[in-house]
Amino acid sequence: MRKNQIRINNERRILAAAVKIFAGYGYQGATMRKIAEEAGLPKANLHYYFQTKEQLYRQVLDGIFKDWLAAANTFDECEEPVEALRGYIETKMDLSRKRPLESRIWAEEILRGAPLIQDQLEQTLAAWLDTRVKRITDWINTGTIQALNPRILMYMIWAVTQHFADFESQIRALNQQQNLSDEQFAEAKQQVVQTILKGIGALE
Amino acid sequence: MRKNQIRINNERRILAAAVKIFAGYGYQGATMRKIAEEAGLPKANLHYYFQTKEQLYRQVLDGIFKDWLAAANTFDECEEPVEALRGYIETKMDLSRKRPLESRIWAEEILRGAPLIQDQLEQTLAAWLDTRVKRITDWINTGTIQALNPRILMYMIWAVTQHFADFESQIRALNQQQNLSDEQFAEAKQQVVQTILKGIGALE
DNA sequence: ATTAATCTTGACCGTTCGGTCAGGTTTATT
DNA sequence: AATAAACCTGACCGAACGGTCAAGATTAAT
Repeated sequence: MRKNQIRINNERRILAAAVKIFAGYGYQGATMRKIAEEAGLPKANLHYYFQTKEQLYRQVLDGIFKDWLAAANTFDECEEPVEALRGYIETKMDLSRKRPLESRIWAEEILRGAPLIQDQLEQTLAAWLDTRVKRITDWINTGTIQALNPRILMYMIWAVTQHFADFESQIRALNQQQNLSDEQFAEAKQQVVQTILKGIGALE
Repeated sequence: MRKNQIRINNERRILAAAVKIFAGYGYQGATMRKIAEEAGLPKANLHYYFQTKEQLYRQVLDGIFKDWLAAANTFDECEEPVEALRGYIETKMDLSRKRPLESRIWAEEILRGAPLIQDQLEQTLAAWLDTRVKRITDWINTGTIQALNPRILMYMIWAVTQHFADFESQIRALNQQQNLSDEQFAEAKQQVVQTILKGIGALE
């Protein structure tokens, strides 16, 4: 058995439980007691691996941000706007579908004014956005897509792709109390891609 | 002075303070003490007008839902899709701009699974959506817009219009730490309308 | 086999939470 | 002027919170 195996294993269990509880109750509504129950460990044990609730929460946010950045790189895989944007939108929607809890934790953090991740937004995310704005500007200059504000386009894409995770309970209430089936979700993904690409003049 | 004037006045003060605090801290993070301070009243006085924190929160949600429904009726003011959707999107974006706190309270409630407003979603909102789906279907059948799933179109509109209020802190971090100016917001509104209308084949 | 390091945990602590209440003050009614 | 109704509030309550700690159990290193 590897060194630190106990630590690695328990940290993973606690983080997984924390994601569930933070997503379900929000940062303030989540309690160390609930997380401990979910993880199947005594509360004091959580404080052995993570000194404070805030530190545990920060590590959850870090993990989410890493996943987000990995998905974001899809944007660069294709030269042409149609394939680059289609790939990016689909990847982001798939991520929302596969990891709705993480999406909701992120959304709540932004909603509360991003008290803990402002630095990451102002630095890493701003830099990421700047380079993509340049690419979109090139597409506009070559006439591949119509003139528009690239930042607003990105905001629209983020809004729509994350909506299906963040507002899942609203969509469920409007869908006969059923979550979207895989088929319904595939249709939504397709329509989102189609509407945005056509909307910016990249199709037809 | 009208009868009940004191009650009317104080209830309004408390509700206004509650909106600020619930929006800034979330339901769990908000405390009756903070709301009382914001309202400039002793905490016990809040419990004289609103028995419990949950009742106060419910009244805040009710007010938000009423505003939302009023704005939603813009959808019916025009026959043609271009003007009906343009008016609806602009009204919703203006509401998000003017009342971002209310938008964030609503978003957080949905994020947490809509524990208190599920009934309203399943009944009032679902009924509202059904009739608008029918209108959009008519537009599709007459060829005024292209074939698509009307519900997904509405989800996209909701996502984008509310995003500018709900994710304000993220947008600010990406805009040199400045909130969008009136000019920038007007540009965003214009581009959102243009992209969606063109994206569904209602323009050109 | 012994020691050192790591891990585990029930019991406990000070603080803050939502909520209550008795008793006083102000306003409205007659 | 007297009475009733409505309003106000400091002091208080039990519960739950995040966090601590000492003492024991387990694992790793020698």
